[in-house]
Amino acid sequence: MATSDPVYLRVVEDIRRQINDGTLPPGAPIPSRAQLTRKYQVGETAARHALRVLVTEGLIIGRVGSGHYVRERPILMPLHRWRFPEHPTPFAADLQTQGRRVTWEWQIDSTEATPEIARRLRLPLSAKLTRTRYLYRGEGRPLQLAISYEPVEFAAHLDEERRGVMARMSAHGVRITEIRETVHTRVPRPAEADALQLPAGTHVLHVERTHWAGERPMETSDIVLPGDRFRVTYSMPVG
Amino acid sequence: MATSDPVYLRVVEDIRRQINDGTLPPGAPIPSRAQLTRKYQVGETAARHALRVLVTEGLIIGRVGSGHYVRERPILMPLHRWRFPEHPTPFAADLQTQGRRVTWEWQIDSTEATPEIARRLRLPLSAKLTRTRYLYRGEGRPLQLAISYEPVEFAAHLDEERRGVMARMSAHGVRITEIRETVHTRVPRPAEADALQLPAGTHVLHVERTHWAGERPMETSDIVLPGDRFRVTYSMPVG
DNA sequence: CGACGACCCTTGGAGCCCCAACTTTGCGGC
DNA sequence: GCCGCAAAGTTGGGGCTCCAAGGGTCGTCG
Repeated sequence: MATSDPVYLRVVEDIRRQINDGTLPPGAPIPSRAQLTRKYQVGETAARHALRVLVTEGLIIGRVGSGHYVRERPILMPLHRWRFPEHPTPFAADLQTQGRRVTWEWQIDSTEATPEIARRLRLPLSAKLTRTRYLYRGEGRPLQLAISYEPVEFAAHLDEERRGVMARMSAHGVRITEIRETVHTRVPRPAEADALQLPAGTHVLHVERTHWAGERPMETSDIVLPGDRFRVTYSMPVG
Repeated sequence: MATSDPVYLRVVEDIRRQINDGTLPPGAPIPSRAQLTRKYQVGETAARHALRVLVTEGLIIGRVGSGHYVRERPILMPLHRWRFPEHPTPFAADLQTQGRRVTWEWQIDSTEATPEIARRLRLPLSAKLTRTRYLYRGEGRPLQLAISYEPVEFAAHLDEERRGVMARMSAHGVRITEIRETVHTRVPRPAEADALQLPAGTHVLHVERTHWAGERPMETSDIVLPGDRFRVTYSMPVG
């Protein structure tokens, strides 16, 4: 409102308003740098800066040679947890119940515990682990990355039919009694931005999930989701 | 690695590496624009752009007239949920158990249901609601915003001693049986960035919490936390 | 009628410059 | 020894320009 604040903000706020109130629907082109300078009577630097801010906010996307366009408002897919604790891929399972086809790839290898993973699994640094990397896709687009770590001795049945963590562990006489998850948000690492095809400026949701058997952590995984497309939902019965 | 990618990225990656491996500890000054142009043999535009990217990523902070500094790596405060379902302010409660003093302010007023809130509470748009706005502070700094909505008839005891949602409802014969929470991340709204004193480029965690009595939603709240400082933790016993 | 190339426009990288507002520092005077 | 002020350095807003790479369009040629 104040006419004293930066001119590029005037442009940003005007375009943002138009996107929010639907004047500029998803897919609509944003005026080019040259058009903005004329329309708002600002220099090229200000026009360019305004566009960059909007890209960073995830509201618009720039295509070289073509223009800037209002980004598709992603349907925030609810990822119901807790109702599928026995399923190895609750996210995928739930997405399928919503009529979406979800496919996944995974790679299994062996590794040693990093400081962070050792802390989470309460194991020494030299501990041998089986690492499984998952990439989930829906409608051709990557949806979610996950890396799971568990002691090698439990991963025996993994190749044959990908049974869930809990089923696999119970085959070894280990009963999972609790799942703990921590959700936070951060800037994607370059590899993640690449794998998930994230536009610049978007954040990811990072879910840290650990399966516990009593007081012993048995498996832990890092789940990375595009933060602007996903919600993680928890349901907790009371009393 | 490739010498063909933008020069500003070379600067970004070098500084990012130094921050990550501890060469530049929290609080350490980043070379100024003029120094960067000399050190990396780049133009002012590239140096400036590199700094802006690092600010956007939340790694450094710029102070006008002084310089850029490595941001304090915030201790990601774990916010354990589920263990305090009976407490109206589980976040605050948990922070106190970690030896932090947390204070809060709140304002109560009346409002009508917005489309979003009406949907969540399954009420008509004209429904009268009691809205309570909370601002939590710890060590002087704002920590968390929350806005709670509930039908006016349940808010009776709110003034006297701020009993929790569930206790207040049970005084009216309503038994809460389930809490559902949805976590996602987004860019803060201007008012939120202001209230939470968020630096540019940081995201917030948005927790949508609804208290249910059987199949009826009874109360819903929006909880907004600085995404780079907080984790939300869920613990789920497995049957 | 279809394919291909020329031309225009757009983004994104990069360079250089000016200026206001603010911080830090160091020097001179009391 | 201390205070205050001036000078130097720094960020952030803004302006202008050049250029490479790529998208779009239209007209021409085979």
